[in-house]
Amino acid sequence: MTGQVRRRPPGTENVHLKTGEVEVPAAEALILNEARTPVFPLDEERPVGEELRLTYRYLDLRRPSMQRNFRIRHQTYQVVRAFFDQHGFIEVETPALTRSTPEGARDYLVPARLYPGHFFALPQSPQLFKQLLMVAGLDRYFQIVKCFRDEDVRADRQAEFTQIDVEMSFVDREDVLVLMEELVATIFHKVKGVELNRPFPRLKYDEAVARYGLDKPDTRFEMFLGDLGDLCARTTFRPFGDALASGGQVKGIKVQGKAEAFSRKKVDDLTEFVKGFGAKGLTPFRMTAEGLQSPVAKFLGPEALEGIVRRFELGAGDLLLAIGDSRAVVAESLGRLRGKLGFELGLVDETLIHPVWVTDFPLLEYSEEEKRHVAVHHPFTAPMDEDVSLFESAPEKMRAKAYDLVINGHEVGGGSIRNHDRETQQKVFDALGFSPEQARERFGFLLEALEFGTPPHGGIAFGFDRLVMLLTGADSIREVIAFPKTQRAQCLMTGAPAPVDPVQLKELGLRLHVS
RNA sequence: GGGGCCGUGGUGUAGCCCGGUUAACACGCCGGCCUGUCAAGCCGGAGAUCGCGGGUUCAAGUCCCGUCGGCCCCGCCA
Repeated sequence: MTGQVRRRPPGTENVHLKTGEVEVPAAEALILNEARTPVFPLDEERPVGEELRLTYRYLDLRRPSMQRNFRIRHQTYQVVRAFFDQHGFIEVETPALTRSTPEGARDYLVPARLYPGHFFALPQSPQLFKQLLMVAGLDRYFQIVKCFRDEDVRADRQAEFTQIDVEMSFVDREDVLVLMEELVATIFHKVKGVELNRPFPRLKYDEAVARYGLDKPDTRFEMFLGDLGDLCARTTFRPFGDALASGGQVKGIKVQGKAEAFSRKKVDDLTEFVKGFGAKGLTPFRMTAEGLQSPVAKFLGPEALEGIVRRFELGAGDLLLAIGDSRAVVAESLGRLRGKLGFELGLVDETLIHPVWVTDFPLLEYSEEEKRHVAVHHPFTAPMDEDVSLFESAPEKMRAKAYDLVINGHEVGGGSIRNHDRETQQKVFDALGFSPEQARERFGFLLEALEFGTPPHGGIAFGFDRLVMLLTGADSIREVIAFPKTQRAQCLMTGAPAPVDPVQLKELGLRLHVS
């Protein structure tokens, strides 16, 4: 359209339109293309089913909130790249077609035409490549990179997702945390105009689990788990007694002022909730004018009850919800309960951004399924120096030089200082139950590289989509990914994945056995 | 692999729990009026057989079973 912009005549202005005070009389108008009526409204007035949105994603993306999300995503890319550039990092691309690694998530595989029966894997992360870049002397590396994990999807997880991947040489944990804190603060400042309190608080893994029940606590509200195991030491209440006798715990959380409001029914509902995380029950203690009341009061005795009142500083009307079980179940179920109650009771101020570093993770944990130790972070993570002596005696007690950045209960980033000497790396592989042959077969190139004067190094990777999710306030990662997949990892728009032509299979030397 | 919620005109919902005449409402769409239109108003209209399959019943959108799909969660995610 061409024409002269002019003021609308008095009385014809439209206050509903941003441009309602002016108009352009058309001197010339040309239709470039015609448009069908959109299959759903694009003006934000109304929610639209996600299935439809994903099928017509190109229309969905026209909507103002989507346009806004992708502007924010774009700004975030720019801020990240500028930050790393200014701090002497260089961006290096690593292969998308690489080797399948035995540890970790399920790989997406790509058949290799020239080597029938052999496969590439899409990277779960550029972990090994970035370490090798440190060996290569590219001391400060970063990359905004796609990663692929063939695991089931969640609201904050997609089969393919984007990481800000970082690695640095000649650093210790402190160097990484301080600089990455600056990165995150810069992102929130420049993209969202939010000043984050620094330094970010730090929590050791053990503390996080003890106080919040989870290793990714939402620290926006105060509500902590407390231990009442010692107070129940002589209880005849079997669930508590059995838990303690077998090395478990009895812990609880105080729910302020809810002794009355949380009815029997409500507690039953919460019990069902914690059962989902392995707890067998949930025991309420209600603080009334007549003292602490509980179905299990008679199994505890007045002394224990008094101890509980004091320990949890229970005032009239307060409720305490307790669970006795294995340490893992107690932590997980109370931690999840804490999160649920925080939201339901309106304790969470959703405008807050509360980052926290979680450090001192265990290096290894025993996998019942695999009957061996597996890496909590990944097999290249360095143990704490003072724990190295535990390799033979108590490997599960070793702590790692690993750290996570948690924001509002989301694990936004994670990293570690790596093993830069071959001996320690070999010991980790040993502890993981790899035979020397297996280690050489799978990671020979890494072990060999470590023989060429590898500098101490470490790094971190941030979930870019999760960060943008926080920056936009979206409640699903799909809102900040242009063409996301469904929960069943399909693309409703293109119909991927789809069968391929038999000719293609033949070229690849593949035959299907679909059941 | 498992648990839960949802699936009704183009869109979003109501109806389903307590089966029963032409499946309701809003927006959108089409036509007309209004000739300063727009995110205004008035009048009229088209459009769903209720995801799919089976069952129960005289009768099912409504009950039961199965199945497909979307979402949330557990498992899984070094």
